Amino acid sequence: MLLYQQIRNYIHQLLSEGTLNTGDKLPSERLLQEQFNSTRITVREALLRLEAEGLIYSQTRRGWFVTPTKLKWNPATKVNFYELAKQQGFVADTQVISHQEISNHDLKAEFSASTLHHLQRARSLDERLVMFEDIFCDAARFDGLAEHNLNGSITQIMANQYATNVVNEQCAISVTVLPDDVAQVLQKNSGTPCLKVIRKRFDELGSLVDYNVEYWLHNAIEMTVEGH
Amino acid sequence: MLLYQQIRNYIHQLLSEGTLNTGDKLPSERLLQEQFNSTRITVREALLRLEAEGLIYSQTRRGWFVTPTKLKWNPATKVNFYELAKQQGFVADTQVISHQEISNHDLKAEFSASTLHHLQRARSLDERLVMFEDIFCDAARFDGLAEHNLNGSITQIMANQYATNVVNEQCAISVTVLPDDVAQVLQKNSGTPCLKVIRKRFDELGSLVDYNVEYWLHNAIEMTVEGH
DNA sequence: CAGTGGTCTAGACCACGAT
DNA sequence: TCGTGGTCTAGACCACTGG
Repeated sequence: MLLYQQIRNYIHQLLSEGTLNTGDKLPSERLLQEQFNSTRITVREALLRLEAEGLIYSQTRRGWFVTPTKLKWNPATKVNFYELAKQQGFVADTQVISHQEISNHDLKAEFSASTLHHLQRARSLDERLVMFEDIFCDAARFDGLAEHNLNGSITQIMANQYATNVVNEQCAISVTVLPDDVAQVLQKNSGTPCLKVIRKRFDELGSLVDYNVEYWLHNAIEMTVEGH
Repeated sequence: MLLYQQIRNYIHQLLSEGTLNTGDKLPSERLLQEQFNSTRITVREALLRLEAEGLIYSQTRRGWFVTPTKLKWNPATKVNFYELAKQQGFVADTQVISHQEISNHDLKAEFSASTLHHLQRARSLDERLVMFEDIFCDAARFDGLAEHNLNGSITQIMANQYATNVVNEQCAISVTVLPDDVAQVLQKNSGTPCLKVIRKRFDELGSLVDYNVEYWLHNAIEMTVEGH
C-alpha cells in the first residue's frame, strides 16, 4: 500500500479508537516522518488529504488539529445563527470586519439603487473562525443601518427597524477555495477549500432585499435541505 | 510573492485570456517547472490548489485539463437528470455499476424491511464521469425492480410501475473526499474532493421510499436551493 | 517508444508560535 | 530559544497513456 495511505490510515485509526478527539493536536509532521521512516513531503500528502476529507485542519505554525463536529444548517430556514449554534452545543460569535457605502458595483443594477451598503463579517464557533460573509443591500432603503448592532441578525434589524420581511430566497452552493482576502481574515492559507453560498433574498413584492456571499470552511458545516 | 502563487496566477491568466478553454490540456508539469525555474513539487502545489478551486482537474498520467462548466442542480426539484443536463447543453449518461439484494445493513431498521435493493450507478456529463450513487430501497416493496431499465430515472419507475410517489425529501450536503471504491469507479485518486449528498425520500404516508448517497465531483456541480 | 502524472527521498531555509 | 508548519530545491523510480 502507498505510504501516504498508510499514514492516513494510521490517523484514521487514532480517530476511531478515540486516541485523538475533537480539538486534539496531532503528532507533529517531523514526528510522523520519523515514525514512518519517511519524509515531510509524504507526511504532508497524507495530512492534506485528511484535511480535504474534513477530519483535520491546520493552524499555521501551531500544528494540525482534529476538526470539531460540523454545524448542521438549513439555508432555507431563517433560524438565528446564535440560536442554531446553541442548539447544537456551540458558542457562536460574530465580528464586523468592515462596513462602507459603495456606489460603483456590479450589483447596483440588480438592486436598482445608486448606493449600496457593503458589510463584511466573520463568524466563529467555539472561538474557531469558520465563516466570512459579504452582505450587500440598498443604502437608501436601509438608511442608518450602521447605527444598529451589526453583530446580530441583519434579518431581525430589517424586520424590526425597516419593516422589511424576507419571504423568498435563492441559494447557489458550490465548492471552491477561500479568496485570498477572506483566507487572511479567517487565518487560513489561500487555497483552503470552502463551501461558497450565494444568497439572494426577496420581500413580498419580489424585490431584492439583500445579496450575501458566504464562505464556510468546508469542514465546519453540513447543510440540510428539505424539499416539497 | 510565493512561487506557487505565481504559477497559479499564470494559469489564472491563461484562463481569463482565453488562451486555455474548457477541456483544454494544460502545459505539462515538467514544462511549467522549466518555465518557472522550479521543481515539480512546487508546480504541483499550484496545480493542486487550482484543482481545489475547481478550475482544473487531472486525468491520471494523461495530464491536467480545464474544468467544464458546472451543472446547476436543484436537489429539491424532481427534474429528470437527462433533461436537466440537456437544458444546460450537456450530454448525460448513466451506467449501472452493480445491483444486489442485501439483508444485513444498518438501513434495514429505517426501512423496517428485511431485504433491501442496493443499486450503484455512475453518471457522466459529456463523457466525463462526475457522480456516483448508492441507492437503497425496500426489496419487497419494489419487487422485480431489476427487470426495468435501471439506467433511467428510478423516480419514474417507482411512479409508473409501483404507484409510489415521492412527496417529501431531506438532503444533507457536505464536502469531503471520494471513498476509495468510488474514486476507482470515477477514475480519480482517492482523496479527490467531492460534494456528498445524502437524500432520504418519503411518500404520502411519510414512510421512507429510498435512501441515496451521492458523490459529485466538487468541480462538476453547483447546487441551487429555493426557500419559502 | 517517449511523455505524463503519481509517489517518494533527503535535505534546506524561513517566519511565526509558544515559552 | 526551540518547535512548528510553510515553502522550496534537485533529484529519483514507477505505471500508465499515446503514438
